[in-house]
Amino acid sequence: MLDDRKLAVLRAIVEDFVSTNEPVGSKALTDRHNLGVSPATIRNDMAVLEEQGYIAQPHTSAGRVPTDKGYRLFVDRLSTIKPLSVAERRAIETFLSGAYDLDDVVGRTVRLLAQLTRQVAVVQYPSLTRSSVRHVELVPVAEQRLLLVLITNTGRVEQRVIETPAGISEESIGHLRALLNTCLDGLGLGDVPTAVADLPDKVGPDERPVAASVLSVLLETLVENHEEKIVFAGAANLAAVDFSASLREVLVALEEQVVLMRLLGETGDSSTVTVRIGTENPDLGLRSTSVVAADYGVGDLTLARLGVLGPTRMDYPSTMGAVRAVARYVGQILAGS
Amino acid sequence: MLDDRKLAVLRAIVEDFVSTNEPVGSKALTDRHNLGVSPATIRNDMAVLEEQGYIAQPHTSAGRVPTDKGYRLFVDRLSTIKPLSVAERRAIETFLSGAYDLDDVVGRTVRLLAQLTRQVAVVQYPSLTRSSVRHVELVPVAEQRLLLVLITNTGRVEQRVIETPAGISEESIGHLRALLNTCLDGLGLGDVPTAVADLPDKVGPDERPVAASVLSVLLETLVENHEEKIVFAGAANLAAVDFSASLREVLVALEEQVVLMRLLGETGDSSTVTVRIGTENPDLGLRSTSVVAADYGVGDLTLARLGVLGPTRMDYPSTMGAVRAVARYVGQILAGS
DNA sequence: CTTGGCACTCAGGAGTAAGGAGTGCCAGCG
DNA sequence: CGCTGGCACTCCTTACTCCTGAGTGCCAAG
Repeated sequence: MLDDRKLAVLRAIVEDFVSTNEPVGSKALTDRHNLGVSPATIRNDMAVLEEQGYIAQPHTSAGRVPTDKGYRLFVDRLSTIKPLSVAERRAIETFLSGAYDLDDVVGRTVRLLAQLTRQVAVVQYPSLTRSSVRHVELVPVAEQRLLLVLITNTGRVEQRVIETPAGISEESIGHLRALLNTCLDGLGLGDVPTAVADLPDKVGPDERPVAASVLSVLLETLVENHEEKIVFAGAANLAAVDFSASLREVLVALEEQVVLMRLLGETGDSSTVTVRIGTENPDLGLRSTSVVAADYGVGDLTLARLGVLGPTRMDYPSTMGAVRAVARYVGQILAGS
Repeated sequence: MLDDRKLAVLRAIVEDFVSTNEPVGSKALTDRHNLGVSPATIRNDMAVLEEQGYIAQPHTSAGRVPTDKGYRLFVDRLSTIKPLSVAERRAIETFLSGAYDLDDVVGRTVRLLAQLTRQVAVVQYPSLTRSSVRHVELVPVAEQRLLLVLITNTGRVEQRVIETPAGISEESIGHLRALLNTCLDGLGLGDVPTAVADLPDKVGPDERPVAASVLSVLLETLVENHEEKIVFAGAANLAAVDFSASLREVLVALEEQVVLMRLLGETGDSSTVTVRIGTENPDLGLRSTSVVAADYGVGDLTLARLGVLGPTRMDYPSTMGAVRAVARYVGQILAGS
């Protein structure tokens, strides 16, 4: 129902409106894009596009403005993600590779993304809870089965069954338990991985396989036991755009962690950039903002999401390119460290 | 040169302007405050105040508005810090006492202060660097003197001389060194205090006094080895006030940690609330904002500062009351945990 | 299906006028 | 000497009008 030319017209309208922030009329279109037809023809096409809900006029006798539906079509079918320039890639790489731990990576990433897109950047990341180990218990429940119980200072109790490679003596278990408690007692959960790194070396050769299983289960428990944190940067970019009406609401949303979480959305098809446009957002205060987000992680493992938030009137191809690139680089950096 | 009535007039102007955000005229003043004189008299007083630079008119035939100098006089001599209501105090107490570690206290504090003052709250806090222990060395340098060397994974080297209570054998030193390295190796600096808490129990009775000295020096080194962090909240409150012109600049300032640090200023006379008004601020972009700040800490020890940032046209007595109260409660909470 | 022509709509800016808040100054009064 | 009422003056604010120009929808012709 929409022939090629109408799509071209829609694309042109989106591009022009994004760059000028003014309703675009039929004349301007034929001037700036050589569509090969006259303004009158364009007007007919625009009438159709408007009827279908892809564009709208702010008032009679003004040019047309894309609707959310129009942007959606543009993003889905009319645009291709714009890769970053070599210079930009290099800048990202050097900037991120200077970081020395997760917190630092996240901090740099969010600032980088904000600067790159000139919008508000949001980065979500997993963080180990701040509780610490109070006690670790190992209980044999069957010939080749141990129960690992982890008690934290907040009173939380996690239990896991461990399949041991072979039978194991009571003494070995006792020894292992003592060892674990000695080196973990009082430690923040975040430091457990480093603290147990050399533990297999401290046990006898017989106990080593068992120790390994115990540790892997322990570390797994920790990973599942984290909380999501979220940071943002670039709020100043909001003031630049003409956000006037909703600026306050956007700022409010940014300070509500929960809203922010929901905004980034669930992790989608991995390695794809997802876009939420205007009213597609769950939050009412953000009717006129769009969110471009992507997963990031190490290898196959998805850690969390990051993205940017800006006016629906944004340069989607570039923004998507930046988000995708940053997500990839963050993954690489995390993998490398 | 300024008699009591002129001061009263200035006070009334500040109060009215703060609450209405409109230039205040002589008529309005006599109506709302019973100064016992006629508008004409007030006009004479205002002419003097203006000549001295305490107030100004946006344009001829408008009311008067306090200048920075006027606010300064108001803060210094015309107002008293307004204590919080009992309900507010109780709210602060319960809200803060729910926190369970420094990060959490800081997070809650900044949100609390933002809500209480309806302005942007800023909290600075010391944070242990994220480096971890690579090696600890103990070297005897004299009969009753040891050198403690702490090497972090970032390559940083800290050395301290320790006065030992009594002579100590080579073996004891070796033992202590081994013990320290075993229990600290790879640990984040933030976790060192908990990890060494029970160390004195693990050494022989002879070595205990030495161990104690070593530990106290070690912990002291850590304290000096922190970095300052800073967080803010309540940016949405900026949108409420009519900040129009400078909003962008304020947001920019908020995202620059360095600017923010300088803004809070050096720790002043302890337990006092300090106020920076408009152009008294070091930052050019913040010509029309004021900062109300105070130190907080545990007991005599000043940890860092917190404060709020708002338009020069702010309710100083209430804001100062809130800042002072929150600073005190934070201190109490930190002392109690 | 495309195109040029044409009447129509309407936001935005410029110009004008009325209204009103507030001032400064002055002369008189206690 | 300070306070007061009166008065002329300033100038911001608001409302209203008019005009212009961009842009549209429709129509008839190619």
